[in-house]
Amino acid sequence: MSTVNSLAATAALIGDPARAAMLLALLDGRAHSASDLAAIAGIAAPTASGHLVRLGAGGLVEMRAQGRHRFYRLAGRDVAAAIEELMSLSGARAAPASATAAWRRDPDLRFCRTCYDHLAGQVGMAVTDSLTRAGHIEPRGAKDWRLTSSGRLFCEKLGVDLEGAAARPGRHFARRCLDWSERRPHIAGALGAAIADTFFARGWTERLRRGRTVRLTDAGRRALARHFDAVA
Amino acid sequence: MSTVNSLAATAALIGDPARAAMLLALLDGRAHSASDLAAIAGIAAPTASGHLVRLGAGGLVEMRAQGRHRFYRLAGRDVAAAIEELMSLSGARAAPASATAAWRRDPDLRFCRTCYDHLAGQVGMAVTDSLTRAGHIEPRGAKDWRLTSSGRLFCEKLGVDLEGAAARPGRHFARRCLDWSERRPHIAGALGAAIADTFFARGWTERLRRGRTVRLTDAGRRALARHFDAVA
DNA sequence: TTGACACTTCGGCGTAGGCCGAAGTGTTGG
DNA sequence: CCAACACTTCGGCCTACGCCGAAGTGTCAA
Repeated sequence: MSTVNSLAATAALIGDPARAAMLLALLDGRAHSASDLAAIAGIAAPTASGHLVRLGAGGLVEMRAQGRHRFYRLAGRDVAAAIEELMSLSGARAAPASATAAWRRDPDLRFCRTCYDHLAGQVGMAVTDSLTRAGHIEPRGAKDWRLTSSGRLFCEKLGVDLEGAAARPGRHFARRCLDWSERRPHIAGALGAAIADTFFARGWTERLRRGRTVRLTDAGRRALARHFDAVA
Repeated sequence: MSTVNSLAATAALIGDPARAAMLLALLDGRAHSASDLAAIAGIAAPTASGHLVRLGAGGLVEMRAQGRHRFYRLAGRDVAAAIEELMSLSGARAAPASATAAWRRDPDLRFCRTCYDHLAGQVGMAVTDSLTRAGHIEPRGAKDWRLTSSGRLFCEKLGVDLEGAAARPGRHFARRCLDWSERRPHIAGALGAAIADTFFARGWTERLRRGRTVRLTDAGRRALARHFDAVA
């Protein structure tokens, strides 16, 4: 392909409103799921899927499959740089759209939410980080955590139902789950669910009426400080 | 217009092969007539005219009427920078396997060319590398070079018009500009332009009649060896 | 004034590509 | 095992836009 054509092809990839909306969302540097990006762009899932395939073929985004989700993120810093350069041209000086703006769009959701049945967002990450720091869990293999003996003690003291979690047949015990807003793995699987159950049971978190957003109560804030050595 | 739409609109302007060909031709920083650009893009005059109107409306090119001719040129350095940035994306990214094949595509252009008003390609990189090696310039911040005191001496000995360059109001003095074929920053800004002027004034480089390919003369080859400790 | 020329506007043709619903694939949980 | 779910592929509709020929506008030179 000639220089001209490859330039035009790359620019054309950015030149569609739906794809541009996706790329702008990805400018925050995090990985987003395909359905997320579809919602952001305001298009149906099949359309989004097609766009994402083309963006991948053009080398603008990378995909990582995790369970039944597929997470997409920008392929590199240079992609972000090129997009920002284009934005500065387009006069839409308005928003450096990056991290801070995207963050502000939905602060609560990013702060604390459930991912299926376990905690995600900053609170989920704080818990995971704390467990890792204290040596209560360790990465094992590509997709799992290992609960150490100290971790077992810690969970029991906290009131987490380890027996119940271990007894669930066919369910992974402690899974690494990529957190789309934090871009690092948090704790999922039966253990992640049991920990989340404990948070709800002890009144540390409350589900809001709609959606996946979760509110951290004052007691939860104190519990994070006391048990997890984390502030939120 | 929203951020998304203006980004998409600008990118779409570059994303058409005919317009991309015109923009690439205009990267030499010179003004080209409409019929010239039509020939370069390989399209009929009416089609080219339509494209040029749209490029003008998008703020990518400026028009100057002169007699019955109309000359078009890039609207600014930022336009050139954005296009170069996009090229660095599209070049090596889509086809990592065929890097050398891509090199063979336009060997002369990759060897030496102008990027708006400064030298680019291997020769531009050789100059930049030499200045860096000798401690004449250093990176400063994210996008600039700093000319050291030894660099100031070196430029004066070479006959580069430093006062003139420093006096250009509102123009960055020494800018880092991503070289799309070398994929590293070379020297741009007023200093880059002044150095390029010196190369042309001393007969080290010659502009070819069309396009931005630049020929390195035999004197230029010797000058590179003598002053820049570089072979080409 | 007339003709040559550079360029633009207009009108109509043809296709690339964006869009969605329906159906298919792979993973998770019960 | 099956149901739910996230995602993709497929097929067909439809608009946007690139393209050109013809005709219109402005400039130059005799």
